[in-house]
Amino acid sequence: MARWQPNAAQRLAIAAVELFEERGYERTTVIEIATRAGLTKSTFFRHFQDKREVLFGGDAMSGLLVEAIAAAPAAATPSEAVADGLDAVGRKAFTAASREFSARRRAVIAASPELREREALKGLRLTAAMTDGLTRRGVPDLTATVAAELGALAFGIAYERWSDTTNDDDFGAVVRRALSDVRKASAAC
Amino acid sequence: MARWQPNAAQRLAIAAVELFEERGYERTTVIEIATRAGLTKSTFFRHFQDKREVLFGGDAMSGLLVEAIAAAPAAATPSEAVADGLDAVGRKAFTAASREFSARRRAVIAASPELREREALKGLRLTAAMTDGLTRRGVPDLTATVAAELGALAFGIAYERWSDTTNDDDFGAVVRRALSDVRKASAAC
DNA sequence: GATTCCGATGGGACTTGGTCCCATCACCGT
DNA sequence: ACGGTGATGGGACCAAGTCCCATCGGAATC
Repeated sequence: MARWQPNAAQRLAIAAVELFEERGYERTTVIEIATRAGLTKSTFFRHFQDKREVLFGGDAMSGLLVEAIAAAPAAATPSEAVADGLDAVGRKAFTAASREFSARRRAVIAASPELREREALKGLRLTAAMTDGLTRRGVPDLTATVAAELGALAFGIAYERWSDTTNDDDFGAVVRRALSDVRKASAAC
Repeated sequence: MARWQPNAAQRLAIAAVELFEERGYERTTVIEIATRAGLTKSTFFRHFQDKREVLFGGDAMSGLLVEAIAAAPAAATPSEAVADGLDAVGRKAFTAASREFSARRRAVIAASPELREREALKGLRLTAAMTDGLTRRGVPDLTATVAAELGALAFGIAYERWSDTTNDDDFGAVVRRALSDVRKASAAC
């Protein structure tokens, strides 16, 4: 059969997005996803912890984010370090080639409460990673937490803007603009 | 049997916390929770949408929060309106009598990834409600979003501080202090 | 070229969360 | 005594997720 074809995880993710678009998340079965990818339920759960996780690439971003923030120039403010970190993540994960898939993925997530819940958890992980990176720079705890929270907000805004447009801005440029907008708004509270 | 005893939902919640403390969330079955409360699985799911929800009181807070923020004095800044809203929520939901249960609940949630995920979703709901309330005051979208995000952060900090201490500060006082701390930290980003 | 080893896959049994439908019970008013 | 109403019990059923073992393909080895 289709055994031993490469990129099983990616094939499963694509099949999942297609099926979620067609029938919705809840009306789609793991077995159906696996079948469309030429695989079985067993193999699905070998690649993903659960049904939701097929749309979330694990937590590979967290480590990169921590390192990039910790490694930002010593003179950088917390916000600048966060921007550097998100930029680094963008270079690794949000390339021009993945833009269209990102938009479809976002629409599918928005349509399912269960997937939004998982996305909220990923947001917490992202915030925790940024807080961690900032703390390693010697930033006081509460300041780090707030900077990370604003960074996560900017990231969400940037991801939305970036995946929904077709101009040539790369993710780094978009996220820096979003972070700047967020900081201006925070001064107006 | 135990049919027709009052407060079925509360009995289920108490039984759930006890069992989660004893065996952990994952090693506890819905049937076990229902049995300890003198009820059955059917009744459990009649009171709660799913197993996680037994520790989260629905979304009663959201409506109250929106109204309280929208109804804050016209001269209030976004942050002040958020403080008023959270204060109102505290008066309704976080009384001295519920403090000890809140601390136990918090510990149980912290120990379970699945419960933390649900808590993250509740945080989103909280943020959305605050954003909604602020928007009704005519606050610009992005400013409202940022103020709500900082408010949610302050709420989390306040809930932690409030449920872990035994002094006589009510939730309103704690949350106003937390919000003030958060705003100071945001100026240092 | 046959053998051996290994990682990825298939498949089925099993538990639990969650849904659905209907029977049953207690209380309340008439 | 009677029937109505709302909450409960109970069982069938489906899908998510776990577990274990058989199986297959490819690559290294002889």
